[in-house]
Amino acid sequence: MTAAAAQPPSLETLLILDLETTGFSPEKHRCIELGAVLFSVSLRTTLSQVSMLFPVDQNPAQRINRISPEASQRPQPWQQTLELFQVMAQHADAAVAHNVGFDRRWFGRPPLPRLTLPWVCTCTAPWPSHLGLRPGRVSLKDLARAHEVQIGEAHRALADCAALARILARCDDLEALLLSGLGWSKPQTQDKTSLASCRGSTTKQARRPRTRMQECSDANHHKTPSPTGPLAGKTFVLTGALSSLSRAEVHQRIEAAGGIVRNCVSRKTTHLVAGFNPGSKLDKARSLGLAILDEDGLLKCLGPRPI
DNA sequence: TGGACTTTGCTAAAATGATG
DNA sequence: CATCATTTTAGCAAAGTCCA
Repeated sequence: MTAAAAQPPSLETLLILDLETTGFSPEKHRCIELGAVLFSVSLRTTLSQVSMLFPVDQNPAQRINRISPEASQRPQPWQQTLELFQVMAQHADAAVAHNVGFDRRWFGRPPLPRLTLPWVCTCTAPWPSHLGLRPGRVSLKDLARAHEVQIGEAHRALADCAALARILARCDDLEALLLSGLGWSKPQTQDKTSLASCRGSTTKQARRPRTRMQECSDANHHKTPSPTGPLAGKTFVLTGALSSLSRAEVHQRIEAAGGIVRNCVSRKTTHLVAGFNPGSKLDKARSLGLAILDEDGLLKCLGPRPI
Protein backbone atom coordinates (compact mmCIF):
# COMPACT_ATOMS: atom_id res chain seq x y z
CA MET A 1 0.00 0.00 0.00
CA THR A 2 1.28 3.43 -0.79
CA ALA A 3 -0.26 5.56 1.88
CA ALA A 4 1.27 8.77 0.64
CA ALA A 5 -0.18 8.36 -2.83
CA ALA A 6 -3.88 8.48 -1.97
CA GLN A 7 -6.19 10.38 0.33
CA PRO A 8 -6.64 8.92 3.81
CA PRO A 9 -10.12 7.51 4.44
CA SER A 10 -12.78 9.45 6.29
CA LEU A 11 -13.18 8.10 9.81
CA GLU A 12 -16.20 9.89 11.22
CA THR A 13 -18.14 6.95 12.62
CA LEU A 14 -16.66 3.98 14.40
CA LEU A 15 -18.15 0.65 15.33
CA ILE A 16 -16.52 -0.25 18.61
CA LEU A 17 -16.79 -4.00 19.16
CA ASP A 18 -16.11 -6.52 21.81
CA LEU A 19 -16.81 -10.24 22.01
CA GLU A 20 -17.03 -12.70 24.82
CA THR A 21 -16.43 -16.28 23.78
CA THR A 22 -16.51 -19.68 25.36
CA GLY A 23 -12.83 -20.25 24.57
CA PHE A 24 -9.92 -19.27 22.35
CA SER A 25 -10.59 -21.26 19.25
CA PRO A 26 -13.23 -20.13 16.70
CA GLU A 27 -13.16 -23.71 15.40
CA LYS A 28 -13.93 -25.32 18.76
CA HIS A 29 -15.69 -22.60 20.73
CA ARG A 30 -18.56 -20.19 20.29
CA CYS A 31 -19.13 -16.49 20.58
CA ILE A 32 -21.44 -16.04 23.55
CA GLU A 33 -21.81 -12.27 23.61
CA LEU A 34 -21.40 -9.37 21.24
CA GLY A 35 -21.34 -5.74 22.30
CA ALA A 36 -21.10 -2.78 19.95
CA VAL A 37 -21.07 0.98 20.24
CA LEU A 38 -21.53 3.33 17.30
CA PHE A 39 -19.28 6.29 18.04
CA SER A 40 -18.97 9.74 16.47
CA VAL A 41 -15.34 10.80 16.15
CA SER A 42 -15.99 14.50 15.61
CA LEU A 43 -18.47 14.72 18.49
CA ARG A 44 -16.57 12.27 20.71
CA THR A 45 -19.83 10.66 21.75
CA THR A 46 -21.77 7.42 21.58
CA LEU A 47 -24.54 7.39 18.98
CA SER A 48 -26.07 4.01 19.69
CA GLN A 49 -25.16 0.75 21.35
CA VAL A 50 -26.29 -2.87 21.41
CA SER A 51 -25.48 -6.02 23.30
CA MET A 52 -26.73 -9.54 22.88
CA LEU A 53 -26.15 -13.03 24.22
CA PHE A 54 -26.02 -15.97 21.83
CA PRO A 55 -27.42 -19.26 23.07
CA VAL A 56 -24.74 -21.84 23.90
CA ASP A 57 -24.86 -25.25 25.54
CA GLN A 58 -21.70 -24.83 27.58
CA ASN A 59 -19.27 -22.09 28.49
CA PRO A 60 -15.80 -23.25 29.60
CA ALA A 61 -14.87 -19.56 30.01
CA GLN A 62 -17.67 -18.85 32.48
CA ARG A 63 -15.08 -18.20 35.19
CA ILE A 64 -13.81 -15.29 33.04
CA ASN A 65 -16.98 -13.78 31.64
CA ARG A 66 -19.46 -14.99 34.25
CA ILE A 67 -22.06 -15.78 31.60
CA SER A 68 -23.90 -18.99 32.33
CA PRO A 69 -25.20 -21.14 29.48
CA GLU A 70 -28.60 -20.91 31.18
CA ALA A 71 -28.58 -17.12 30.86
CA SER A 72 -27.58 -17.36 27.22
CA GLN A 73 -30.54 -19.65 26.54
CA ARG A 74 -33.17 -17.35 28.08
CA PRO A 75 -35.66 -16.05 25.48
CA GLN A 76 -34.43 -12.73 24.13
CA PRO A 77 -34.45 -11.14 20.66
CA TRP A 78 -30.82 -11.73 19.74
CA GLN A 79 -31.63 -12.27 16.05
CA GLN A 80 -33.32 -8.88 15.82
CA THR A 81 -30.53 -7.24 17.82
CA LEU A 82 -28.01 -8.79 15.48
CA GLU A 83 -29.89 -7.24 12.55
CA LEU A 84 -29.65 -3.89 14.29
CA PHE A 85 -25.92 -4.50 14.74
CA GLN A 86 -25.59 -5.00 10.99
CA VAL A 87 -27.42 -1.74 10.35
CA MET A 88 -25.00 -0.02 12.73
CA ALA A 89 -22.09 -1.57 10.81
CA GLN A 90 -23.45 -0.05 7.61
CA HIS A 91 -23.15 3.39 9.22
CA ALA A 92 -19.56 2.85 10.35
CA ASP A 93 -16.33 3.77 8.58
CA ALA A 94 -14.17 1.39 10.61
CA ALA A 95 -14.41 -1.28 13.26
CA VAL A 96 -12.46 -0.70 16.47
CA ALA A 97 -11.61 -3.49 18.88
CA HIS A 98 -9.18 -4.22 21.64
CA ASN A 99 -7.10 -7.03 20.21
CA VAL A 100 -8.38 -7.15 16.64
CA GLY A 101 -6.32 -10.26 16.04
CA PHE A 102 -8.61 -12.14 18.38
CA ASP A 103 -11.98 -10.57 17.62
CA ARG A 104 -11.91 -10.52 13.84
CA ARG A 105 -11.45 -14.30 13.59
CA TRP A 106 -14.98 -14.82 14.91
CA PHE A 107 -16.74 -12.72 12.29
CA GLY A 108 -18.08 -14.69 9.37
CA ARG A 109 -18.67 -17.69 11.63
CA PRO A 110 -22.28 -18.13 12.79
CA PRO A 111 -23.88 -16.44 14.52
CA LEU A 112 -21.64 -13.48 13.68
CA PRO A 113 -21.97 -11.95 10.22
CA ARG A 114 -19.04 -11.22 7.95
CA LEU A 115 -17.68 -7.75 8.55
CA THR A 116 -16.08 -5.85 5.67
CA LEU A 117 -15.00 -2.75 7.60
CA PRO A 118 -11.34 -1.86 8.04
CA TRP A 119 -10.13 -2.69 11.54
CA VAL A 120 -8.30 -0.56 14.07
CA CYS A 121 -6.70 -2.29 17.03
CA THR A 122 -6.52 -0.27 20.25
CA CYS A 123 -4.15 -2.60 22.04
CA THR A 124 -1.36 -2.01 19.54
CA ALA A 125 -2.21 1.53 18.44
CA PRO A 126 0.54 4.16 18.87
CA TRP A 127 -0.85 5.83 21.99
CA PRO A 128 0.72 9.15 22.99
CA SER A 129 3.88 8.85 25.07
CA HIS A 130 2.59 11.10 27.86
CA LEU A 131 0.15 8.35 28.88
CA GLY A 132 3.10 6.34 30.12
CA LEU A 133 1.81 3.09 28.63
CA ARG A 134 4.17 0.20 28.24
CA PRO A 135 5.07 -0.59 24.64
CA GLY A 136 3.79 -3.63 22.82
CA ARG A 137 0.30 -4.81 23.54
CA VAL A 138 -1.45 -2.51 25.96
CA SER A 139 -4.11 -4.01 28.19
CA LEU A 140 -7.56 -2.46 28.27
CA LYS A 141 -7.15 -2.05 32.01
CA ASP A 142 -3.97 0.00 31.59
CA LEU A 143 -5.55 2.03 28.82
CA ALA A 144 -8.55 2.78 31.00
CA ARG A 145 -6.34 3.70 33.95
CA ALA A 146 -4.21 6.01 31.79
CA HIS A 147 -7.35 7.83 30.63
CA GLU A 148 -8.96 7.80 34.08
CA VAL A 149 -11.84 5.73 32.75
CA GLN A 150 -13.58 3.11 34.85
CA ILE A 151 -14.62 -0.19 33.30
CA GLY A 152 -18.10 -1.00 34.54
CA GLU A 153 -18.02 -4.77 34.42
CA ALA A 154 -14.82 -6.10 32.89
CA HIS A 155 -15.12 -9.06 30.52
CA ARG A 156 -18.65 -8.19 29.55
CA ALA A 157 -18.83 -7.09 25.95
CA LEU A 158 -20.82 -3.88 26.19
CA ALA A 159 -19.00 -2.71 29.33
CA ASP A 160 -15.67 -3.08 27.55
CA CYS A 161 -17.03 -1.32 24.44
CA ALA A 162 -18.38 1.54 26.53
CA ALA A 163 -15.05 1.89 28.33
CA LEU A 164 -13.28 1.96 24.98
CA ALA A 165 -15.68 4.63 23.77
CA ARG A 166 -14.91 6.79 26.81
CA ILE A 167 -11.18 6.24 26.25
CA LEU A 168 -11.49 7.35 22.62
CA ALA A 169 -13.60 10.32 23.70
CA ARG A 170 -10.71 11.48 25.87
CA CYS A 171 -8.13 11.09 23.14
CA ASP A 172 -6.91 14.51 21.96
CA ASP A 173 -5.71 13.48 18.54
CA LEU A 174 -8.07 10.60 17.92
CA GLU A 175 -8.22 11.17 14.17
CA ALA A 176 -4.44 10.78 13.83
CA LEU A 177 -4.43 7.74 16.10
CA LEU A 178 -7.11 6.05 13.99
CA LEU A 179 -5.41 6.86 10.71
CA SER A 180 -2.18 5.56 12.13
CA GLY A 181 -3.99 2.39 13.16
CA LEU A 182 -5.15 1.96 9.58
CA GLY A 183 -1.66 2.38 8.21
CA TRP A 184 -1.83 6.04 7.34
CA SER A 185 0.68 7.21 9.91
CA LYS A 186 3.80 9.03 8.96
CA PRO A 187 6.32 6.32 8.06
CA GLN A 188 8.94 7.28 10.64
CA THR A 189 6.58 7.10 13.58
CA GLN A 190 4.65 4.07 12.52
CA ASP A 191 4.96 1.00 14.65
CA LYS A 192 5.15 -1.67 12.00
CA THR A 193 4.30 -4.55 14.27
CA SER A 194 1.17 -3.01 15.66
CA LEU A 195 -0.19 -1.80 12.37
CA ALA A 196 0.45 -4.95 10.46
CA SER A 197 -1.50 -6.89 13.01
CA CYS A 198 -4.48 -4.58 12.70
CA ARG A 199 -4.81 -4.12 9.02
CA GLY A 200 -6.00 -7.60 8.25
CA SER A 201 -3.19 -8.89 6.12
CA THR A 202 -4.26 -12.29 4.97
CA THR A 203 -1.00 -14.19 5.18
CA LYS A 204 0.65 -15.25 8.39
CA GLN A 205 3.91 -13.95 7.03
CA ALA A 206 2.44 -10.51 6.55
CA ARG A 207 0.77 -10.38 9.95
CA ARG A 208 3.62 -11.74 11.94
CA PRO A 209 5.96 -9.17 13.48
CA ARG A 210 9.63 -9.32 12.80
CA THR A 211 11.37 -11.92 14.86
CA ARG A 212 14.18 -11.30 17.25
CA MET A 213 16.50 -12.94 14.77
CA GLN A 214 15.36 -10.67 11.96
CA GLU A 215 15.83 -7.70 14.25
CA CYS A 216 19.35 -8.83 15.14
CA SER A 217 20.10 -9.46 11.53
CA ASP A 218 19.01 -5.97 10.61
CA ALA A 219 20.95 -4.43 13.44
CA ASN A 220 24.14 -6.24 12.65
CA HIS A 221 24.32 -6.66 8.93
CA HIS A 222 22.61 -4.58 6.34
CA LYS A 223 21.75 -1.33 8.07
CA THR A 224 24.47 1.22 7.62
CA PRO A 225 23.89 4.14 9.93
CA SER A 226 24.31 7.62 8.69
CA PRO A 227 27.93 8.73 9.21
CA THR A 228 26.64 12.06 10.41
CA GLY A 229 24.07 12.98 13.01
CA PRO A 230 24.02 13.61 16.73
CA LEU A 231 24.62 9.94 17.55
CA ALA A 232 27.33 9.26 14.96
CA GLY A 233 29.94 6.90 16.36
CA LYS A 234 27.75 5.86 19.31
CA THR A 235 26.69 2.27 19.88
CA PHE A 236 23.48 1.64 21.81
CA VAL A 237 22.04 -1.43 23.51
CA LEU A 238 18.45 -1.54 24.79
CA THR A 239 17.19 -3.28 27.88
CA GLY A 240 13.77 -3.24 29.48
CA ALA A 241 10.61 -1.73 28.07
CA LEU A 242 10.16 1.87 27.00
CA SER A 243 6.76 3.44 27.46
CA SER A 244 6.64 5.76 24.48
CA LEU A 245 8.54 3.91 21.76
CA SER A 246 8.61 0.41 20.41
CA ARG A 247 12.00 -1.26 20.02
CA ALA A 248 11.65 -1.09 16.27
CA GLU A 249 11.07 2.63 16.47
CA VAL A 250 14.02 3.13 18.81
CA HIS A 251 16.24 1.21 16.39
CA GLN A 252 15.00 3.28 13.51
CA ARG A 253 15.48 6.60 15.23
CA ILE A 254 18.91 5.85 16.68
CA GLU A 255 20.13 4.74 13.30
CA ALA A 256 18.54 7.74 11.64
CA ALA A 257 20.56 9.86 14.06
CA GLY A 258 23.77 8.12 13.01
CA GLY A 259 24.01 5.67 15.90
CA ILE A 260 24.38 1.90 15.88
CA VAL A 261 22.09 -0.48 17.77
CA ARG A 262 23.42 -3.78 19.09
CA ASN A 263 21.64 -6.35 21.19
CA CYS A 264 24.51 -7.26 23.48
CA VAL A 265 26.58 -5.13 25.82
CA SER A 266 30.27 -5.20 25.02
CA ARG A 267 33.26 -2.90 25.32
CA LYS A 268 32.27 -1.39 22.00
CA THR A 269 28.94 -0.31 23.45
CA THR A 270 28.87 3.37 24.36
CA HIS A 271 25.34 3.74 25.78
CA LEU A 272 22.82 1.46 27.44
CA VAL A 273 19.19 2.54 27.23
CA ALA A 274 17.46 1.16 30.30
CA GLY A 275 13.69 1.18 30.32
CA PHE A 276 11.16 -0.32 32.71
CA ASN A 277 12.26 -3.57 34.34
CA PRO A 278 15.78 -3.75 32.86
CA GLY A 279 17.60 -7.04 32.57
CA SER A 280 21.12 -8.15 33.29
CA LYS A 281 22.44 -5.92 30.52
CA LEU A 282 22.16 -3.05 32.97
CA ASP A 283 24.50 -4.81 35.41
CA LYS A 284 26.95 -5.57 32.65
CA ALA A 285 26.85 -2.00 31.38
CA ARG A 286 27.49 -0.71 34.91
CA SER A 287 30.37 -3.10 35.34
CA LEU A 288 31.88 -1.78 32.10
CA GLY A 289 31.29 1.81 33.15
CA LEU A 290 29.08 2.60 30.16
CA ALA A 291 26.82 5.60 29.90
CA ILE A 292 23.30 4.62 30.96
CA LEU A 293 20.33 6.51 29.62
CA ASP A 294 16.75 6.39 30.78
CA GLU A 295 13.89 6.99 28.37
CA ASP A 296 13.92 10.76 28.82
CA GLY A 297 17.65 10.83 28.27
CA LEU A 298 17.30 8.87 25.06
CA LEU A 299 14.53 11.15 23.79
CA LYS A 300 16.73 14.17 24.45
CA CYS A 301 19.55 12.56 22.49
CA LEU A 302 17.20 11.72 19.63
CA GLY A 303 15.68 15.16 19.44
CA PRO A 304 12.18 15.80 18.07
CA ARG A 305 10.33 13.04 16.24
CA PRO A 306 10.89 13.11 12.48
CA ILE A 307 7.88 14.22 10.46
C1' DT B 1 52.97 -19.28 13.62
C1' DG B 2 50.06 -21.20 16.86
C1' DG B 3 47.97 -21.83 21.36
C1' DA B 4 45.36 -19.69 25.01
C1' DC B 5 42.30 -16.51 26.31
C1' DT B 6 38.84 -12.73 25.67
C1' DT B 7 35.29 -10.43 23.20
C1' DT B 8 31.48 -10.20 20.22
C1' DG B 9 27.10 -11.20 18.60
C1' DC B 10 23.89 -14.88 16.62
C1' DT B 11 20.43 -18.22 17.84
C1' DA B 12 17.07 -20.89 20.32
C1' DA B 13 14.58 -21.30 24.25
C1' DA B 14 12.30 -19.53 28.12
C1' DA B 15 9.72 -16.05 30.45
C1' DT B 16 6.25 -12.68 30.61
C1' DG B 17 2.00 -10.59 29.78
C1' DA B 18 -1.87 -9.77 26.84
C1' DT B 19 -6.54 -11.65 24.88
C1' DG B 20 -11.32 -14.75 25.97
C1' DC C 1 -6.80 -23.31 29.96
C1' DA C 2 -4.57 -21.67 23.95
C1' DT C 3 -2.37 -18.50 21.38
C1' DC C 4 0.30 -14.58 20.17
C1' DA C 5 3.77 -10.78 20.70
C1' DT C 6 7.68 -9.19 22.91
C1' DT C 7 11.79 -9.42 25.57
C1' DT C 8 15.56 -11.57 28.11
C1' DT C 9 19.00 -14.91 28.70
C1' DA C 10 22.25 -18.74 28.12
C1' DG C 11 25.08 -21.18 25.09
C1' DC C 12 27.87 -21.35 21.41
C1' DA C 13 30.90 -20.25 17.40
C1' DA C 14 33.62 -16.93 15.23
C1' DA C 15 36.70 -13.25 15.50
C1' DG C 16 40.12 -10.68 17.86
C1' DT C 17 44.14 -10.17 20.93
C1' DC C 18 48.17 -11.40 23.31
C1' DC C 19 52.48 -13.56 23.83
C1' DA C 20 56.14 -16.95 23.49
